[in-house]
Amino acid sequence: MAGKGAILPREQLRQETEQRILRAAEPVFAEAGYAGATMAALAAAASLPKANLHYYFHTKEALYRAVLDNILTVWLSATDRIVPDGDPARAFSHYIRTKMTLSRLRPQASKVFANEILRGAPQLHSVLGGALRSLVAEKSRVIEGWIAQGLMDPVEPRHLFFAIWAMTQTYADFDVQIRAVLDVDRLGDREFSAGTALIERLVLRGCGVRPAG
Amino acid sequence: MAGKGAILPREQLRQETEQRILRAAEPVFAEAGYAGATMAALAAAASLPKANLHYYFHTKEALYRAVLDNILTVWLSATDRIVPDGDPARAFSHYIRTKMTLSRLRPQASKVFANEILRGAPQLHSVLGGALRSLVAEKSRVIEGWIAQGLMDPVEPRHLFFAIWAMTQTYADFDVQIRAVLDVDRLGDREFSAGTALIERLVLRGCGVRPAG
DNA sequence: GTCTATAAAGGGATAGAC
DNA sequence: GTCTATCCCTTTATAGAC
Repeated sequence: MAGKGAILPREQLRQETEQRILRAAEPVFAEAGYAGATMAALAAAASLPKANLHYYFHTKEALYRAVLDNILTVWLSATDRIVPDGDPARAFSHYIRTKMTLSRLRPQASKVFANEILRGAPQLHSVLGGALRSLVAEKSRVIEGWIAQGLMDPVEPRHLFFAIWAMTQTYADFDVQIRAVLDVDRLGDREFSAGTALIERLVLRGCGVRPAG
Repeated sequence: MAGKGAILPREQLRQETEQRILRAAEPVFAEAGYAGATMAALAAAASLPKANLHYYFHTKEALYRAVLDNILTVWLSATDRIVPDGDPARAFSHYIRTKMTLSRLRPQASKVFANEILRGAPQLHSVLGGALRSLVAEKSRVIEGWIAQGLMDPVEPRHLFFAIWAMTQTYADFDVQIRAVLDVDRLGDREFSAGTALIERLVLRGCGVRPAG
């Protein structure tokens, strides 16, 4: 395509086009699911002929995998502040806010992930039983440390993660339902503030989290 | 089909076959989503030739609608105990347990529902903005009454519903993820007890629910 | 009501010119 | 690297015998 501005090395052009396809594919997979997303729709979203998608990603499954991998990196890094010497109240608060921000800024990414898990995680099975399980195990030990120090009530850390994931991601995955019940066209500041406040309250008071001494 | 036992009136036979198809269709739609579920797979699940499905439900969409309607009835009736003169602690406790039991006994139903909402609720849009919104509005007034009576802390009732729905349904919708993290083959008594206990704790302590005087 | 065979449309993937 | 035309398989839906 002429008039693109600076002349790019082939490799860089390839990566740019790949990224453009991946960004365009996310909402398509999010709204239609894997089976419902057609190569024609994916191509239209990226403003390319179908054949070009097959040139960059040999199969539909390969393209889908690439979209998922793109999302996973962001998803797994959200627990950063849950560390042994941290303050539990601040750590949970930060984690909940980070997850809510992700739901707000990248709802399509959350939906793609939700679709994958709903189908039984055919592509992510090994990640769930590998990297994710390890990450949760590590963070659970941190929480158990806080419990042992009397900084919070005794709770099952892993089920606490399930609860936090569910409560925060529902604002992305089930946004249609939330909008319908609240009778608003889109979820804005007001809705996300109210949701975040409630989730923080449930977690902090529910677990009896006390500020670190 | 001969040897079916008692001779049934035509109408009754029709309803029996319809019910058999609906029951068989639920897990297929749950595991594959709407687009991924093929009439061939749905027919095989009901042990019928494809053509018979079209005889009972003219189109795939009509069959899907029937499956959804079947589920909705059960789903909407779960808030029964949230009534003005009830005890908040018992009411929330009962609601959470009912929802967890649904997740345990009818995980496929929950997944079909989740898939529908994820796609933007093309079939259920009017239900969400109609019956569901009304139900939640009514139950929210009950909760606001409890707050006014000082039976619990002030919280946004509708966001509380979103949180409870999310936390309980995740044990059905995202079971693969939960099983992977917990490293178990299936979710049994142990897992559902731990999950229920945590959710009850988060809601009851999180909202400062006090037993009615 | 049940079933086999088939029509009609849509979907993933490729060939081959540019 | 890009694009048009096309192959071939799958899918929904129907026709018509039993």
